[in-house]
Parts: sequence; C-alpha cells; structure tokens
Amino acid sequence: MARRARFHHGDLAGALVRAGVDLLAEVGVRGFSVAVLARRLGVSTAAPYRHFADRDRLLAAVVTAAAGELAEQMDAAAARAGDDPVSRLAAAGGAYAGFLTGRRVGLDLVYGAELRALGDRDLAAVGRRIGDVLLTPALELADPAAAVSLMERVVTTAHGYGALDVDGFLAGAAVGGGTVAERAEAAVAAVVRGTVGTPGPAAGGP
Amino acid sequence: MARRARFHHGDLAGALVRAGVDLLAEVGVRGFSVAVLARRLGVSTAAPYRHFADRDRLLAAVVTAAAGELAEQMDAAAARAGDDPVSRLAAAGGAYAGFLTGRRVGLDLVYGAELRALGDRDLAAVGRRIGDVLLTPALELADPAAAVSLMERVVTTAHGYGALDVDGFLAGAAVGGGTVAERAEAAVAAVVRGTVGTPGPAAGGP
DNA sequence: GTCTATAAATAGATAGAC
DNA sequence: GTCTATCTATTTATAGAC
Repeated sequence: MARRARFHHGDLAGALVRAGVDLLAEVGVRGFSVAVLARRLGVSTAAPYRHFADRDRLLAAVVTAAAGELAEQMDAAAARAGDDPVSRLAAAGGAYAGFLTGRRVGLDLVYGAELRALGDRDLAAVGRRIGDVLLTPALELADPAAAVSLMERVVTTAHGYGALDVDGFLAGAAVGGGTVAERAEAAVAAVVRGTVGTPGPAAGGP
Repeated sequence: MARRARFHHGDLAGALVRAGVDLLAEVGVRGFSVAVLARRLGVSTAAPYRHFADRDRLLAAVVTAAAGELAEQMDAAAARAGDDPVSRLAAAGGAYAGFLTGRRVGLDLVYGAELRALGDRDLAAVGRRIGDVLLTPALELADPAAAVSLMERVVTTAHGYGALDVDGFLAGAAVGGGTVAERAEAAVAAVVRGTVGTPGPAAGGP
C-alpha cells in the first residue's frame, strides 16, 4: 500500500469521467482541460490519451455521464410531482434548472456544435432520454404537434433559469423568495398554463 | 493612399471594439482573443495593449457596445408592439432572443463572473438599461414585487431560446413554424399570461 | 498502462525601438 | 501610436521507454 497512486487501479477511464464531471461542474466547458484533469488524478498528461482519442471524446463521455444524471433527476422529480401533467413538467423543468446551476451540463452541451460533430451514439441517446421525460406529460396536454412546441417552451424556460444563474445573474436576487430551481419550476408552470390556456392560481374565473 | 493600413487612422481603440463585436458574434466568448482581433485589423498583437489594459477590459468594452445595441433593439421592438404591456414584453423578449442568436451577447455576459469583477460602470449601466426596457411594461401588469418576478421569467425564457439556439439545439426544428425569435416572442407572451392569469388565445373566454 | 520527454500551437503580456 | 522581438504559461497530442 501507499503505492503512491501513480499507476492507476486499472480504471483510469472511469476515474477520468467521474473527475471530469466534477471539473466540468467547477469550471464549465471553457475551462475543461485534459491536462488539468490528469493532474488532479495524479497521472501524466499523456495517460488520458490511452483511453480517449482526443479531448472532445473525453468531454463527450463526461457530458454523457452528467446528462444521464440529469435525465434521472428530471425523471425522479416528475415522478414525485404526481399525476398532474402541468406539475410534472414544472418539476422536471425545476430539476433541469437546478442541475444546470450545480453541474453546468444541459442540452446546450448535449446538442452543442462542439460535440455533435462526433456523432456519439450514447450522447445522442441521453439527449433523447431528456426529451422523453418532457414529452410524456406534454402529450397529455396537447396534440403531438403542439406538444413539441410546449416542450420547447418548457426546456428553454428552464434552461434560461439555469444558464443565467450559472452566470451569476440570478445570484443574489431571491426575487420571489425561493431557490432558482423553485423559481424555475414556477415559471415553467406559468409558461405551460399560458400555453394550454389553463387559468393560473392568481386569477381565473370563479 | 495605399498606406498599407499598417499604422492606424488614430482610432484603433474604436476599431478594436467594432471588430470585437463581430468576432464575438462569430466565435463567442470562448474564442474571443486579443491576438486574433489584432490580426484581423492588421496590427501587431501588442498594439491593443496601448488602449486596453488587458484582455478583459477590451472584452468589457466590446460587450458594452453590443449590449447597447441589444437594449436599443429591445426598446425598438417594444415600441413597435404598441400599448399592450404583454405584447411589449413579448416583443422585447423576442428581440433579446434574436440578438443572442445573432450576436452571442446577452445578460450572461453583461453580468457574468468574467467581467463583473472589473466593476465597469458603463457595463453595469447598460445592464440596467436592458432591465428597464422590461420593467416599464411589467409594472403595468403587476405590483413592483411581482413585476420583478415577472421580468425574471421574461428574461430567462428569452435567454433560454437564444442560448439553446446558439448551441444548435433549436436549429433545424422549425417547431411551430417561424423563426426562433418569433417562437421566443410567443413563449414570452405565454409565460406572461400564465403569470398574470390572463387567458391565452387558445382557451379562456365564455 | 503509465511515464518521461517533447513537439507544435496559441494566447496574454511586456520592453524598447522608431 | 505602432512595431519588432521576446517571455511566460498553457494546452493538445505524439513517440518511445519501462
């Protein structure tokens, strides 16, 4: 023991992905670097290239892993929200915003130009999984064509909350009280109501 | 004439800002580089440092200029939308999303950590200007506390459309038909309606 | 599987000449 | 005001030793 951790336990690939998810959460894509990651794990900067062809392949694996967690969290949030499709969409949107805030991974990375060119199947699959979490409740509220448009509104609203929070815009302002994820959830509920024509809690007829 | 454009007309600072806005629109903050900018203008990579202390000061000037255009376009769009505050908010949001798509400058950059540390007054001022465009119509729809929350929903929704479009997510999908800016405008109208309780065009009524 | 060493780019920034 | 030259720091990626 005390082997110095210099040559790795045989799963450097896995360790790179796990540490990569953390690094990405801390510094964002902009600061994501193979060299930094290697240093953190105490291996040489050359070692990662035994497991990933280049920086983008490694990044794709990291994003795929993180986006998988995102899909799970959205799914879990939707499930907790019960049967009402509006609540399910709102909960999933809140989870999306919260995840983006904390982990800095969202559909921007999953579908972004940087990784799309790779044609990674797993990455594409996880992107679809995220969409499916929203599609199911959306289809309970609208016909297929309108459901896609509704999904778009849900995801853009949630993404806007998460993205602007990452960049510090929503930071100090506890605007309506509540966390960013909670405010995002409420905003998604509002956009869904405004889309399908359901009166909101603040108004609507007797 | 044919002076080679080697030593500049006396307004390298201005030229750097103008060309910087274009560069930023093309490559985003990630690719924004003083060296590239200098090369584009045909000056040495050292020349910009006679006018700006460092990369971030130059970037701040570029973002300030672009955000000024953004505020103008939002203001103009709101003015064209007439008197209805919902329409004004929606138009301003659509303009925001369109600008973000085309120029890659939004509140993420204006309030982002990268530039906030500089404490640039002009940048802060233009940020407030953008907020004011939305605050005025929001105050016609809600009391001050709720108006701030409404603004937050408007800007996050618009930002989400612009940001995901920049990253290619909304690219091919002419979901409901119409441009991203038009879809953002409709989504903002929906979130406003869902927030203030006005029934949407698809429902409500007798 | 990992390391050392190194190549090749690129960027930010400074010193001093003109 | 701008240029040439240079320094420093970083990164991605490869070659070959162990």
